[in-house]
Amino acid sequence: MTKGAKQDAPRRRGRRPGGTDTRAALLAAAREIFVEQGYDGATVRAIAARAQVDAAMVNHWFGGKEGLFAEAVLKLPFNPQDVVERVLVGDVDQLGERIVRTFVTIWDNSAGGMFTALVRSIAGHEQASNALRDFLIKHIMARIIAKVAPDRHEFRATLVASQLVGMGMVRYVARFEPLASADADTMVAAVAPTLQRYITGTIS
Amino acid sequence: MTKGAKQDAPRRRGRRPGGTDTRAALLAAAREIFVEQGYDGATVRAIAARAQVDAAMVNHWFGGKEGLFAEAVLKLPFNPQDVVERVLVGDVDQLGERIVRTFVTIWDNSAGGMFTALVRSIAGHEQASNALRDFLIKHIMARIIAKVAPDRHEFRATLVASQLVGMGMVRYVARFEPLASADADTMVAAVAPTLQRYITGTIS
DNA sequence: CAAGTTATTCAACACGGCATGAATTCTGTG
DNA sequence: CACAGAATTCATGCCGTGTTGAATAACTTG
Repeated sequence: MTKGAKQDAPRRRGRRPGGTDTRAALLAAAREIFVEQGYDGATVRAIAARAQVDAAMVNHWFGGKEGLFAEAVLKLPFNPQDVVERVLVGDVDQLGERIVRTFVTIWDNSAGGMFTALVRSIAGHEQASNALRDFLIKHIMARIIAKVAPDRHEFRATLVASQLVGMGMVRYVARFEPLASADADTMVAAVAPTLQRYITGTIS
Repeated sequence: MTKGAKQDAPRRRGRRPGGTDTRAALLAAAREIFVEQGYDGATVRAIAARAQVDAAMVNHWFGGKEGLFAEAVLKLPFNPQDVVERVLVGDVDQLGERIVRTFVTIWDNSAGGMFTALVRSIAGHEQASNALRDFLIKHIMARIIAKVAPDRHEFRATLVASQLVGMGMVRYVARFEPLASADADTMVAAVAPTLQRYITGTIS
């Protein structure tokens, strides 16, 4: 007890032996902590600690906190074009369904953190808000809606975005139950008709 | 140029003459800055500066930054019970319509800032997320839905909350156009049917 | 008008943030 | 195997944060 095990031995100085990938470790740790704390709340020290590495490595590998955020959060973990194409395949009447399922699936797995990190960083990081808009509106919704919606494309796109963002907020950021734990099928059944109407239905 | 006009003269020390309401000035400034920056981003010094007052007054009047936040942002600017009663008057088939109009109206006027401040503070302030949930779900939606929804009250409540939160995010926080500038009637026409379905419609 | 209370400012503190540069250890190439 | 370069840690610098206590000025009460 008094001296503790050798678990947190003061790390040796200088280059580490073996092919340790510090850069990747930092990226992983950064994603976790930016998700939990947002840009302002996350400290370089905390990220480095979780990666079991000195804080100075953030500067060495990414040029600073800013660069780490850009690389870990702002960079998309998948190609938007793929999502668009994948969603567009099939009957237009079931577009809402495919969109909900796609987003719930993607966000439930890897990319949900990116959404949370962006929202939690909106206050302190200028680009966060822009990144969210570019991602949802520009890269995804605009392309889908331009092909199938009858009119008022921009308004329809922001309507769809509003329901998607709301779903993300409630499900991943604020975690209101029981929606936060509802399975994909339940979410699709509930939300798909909304999106379908926003895209192809009458909105006035 | 060199010495500047007497505009930012070093304020005199000691109590100010006249019935100046420093407390109110701080509250007003705090609302502005918490809305713009969130809890973490807002600094006591910046708030005091906007109120044209020394930073120490925050401690004097509110016991600290925390107390100021509680008083300026967490305290509701209206009585939830009133909103519930006002919304419930009328045909159940137009509930969605009244809800959208009520929220857009309230938020477009005074309380939109509170929503933005809460969202921007979710990362750094524990209570922010709870406040949002208590406000939307507990105080508002639960009471409405318990009286008119056929089943699955909690799930329906969170669904409604998701669309309202999404609308707030897109309209007030992230400001996606053209939704951000759409007038109340347009929003009602677009969003009311969604809420109506979440409340009384079939969601599975 | 004297004394006490309240409001206000100023200066300073203690803390924690990010970034930097020197010192140290490993890897790779000839 | 020597040596250049890259990776890593440590110590430190500098800045901005919220909070505190003393000093000063105005108001309030007798």
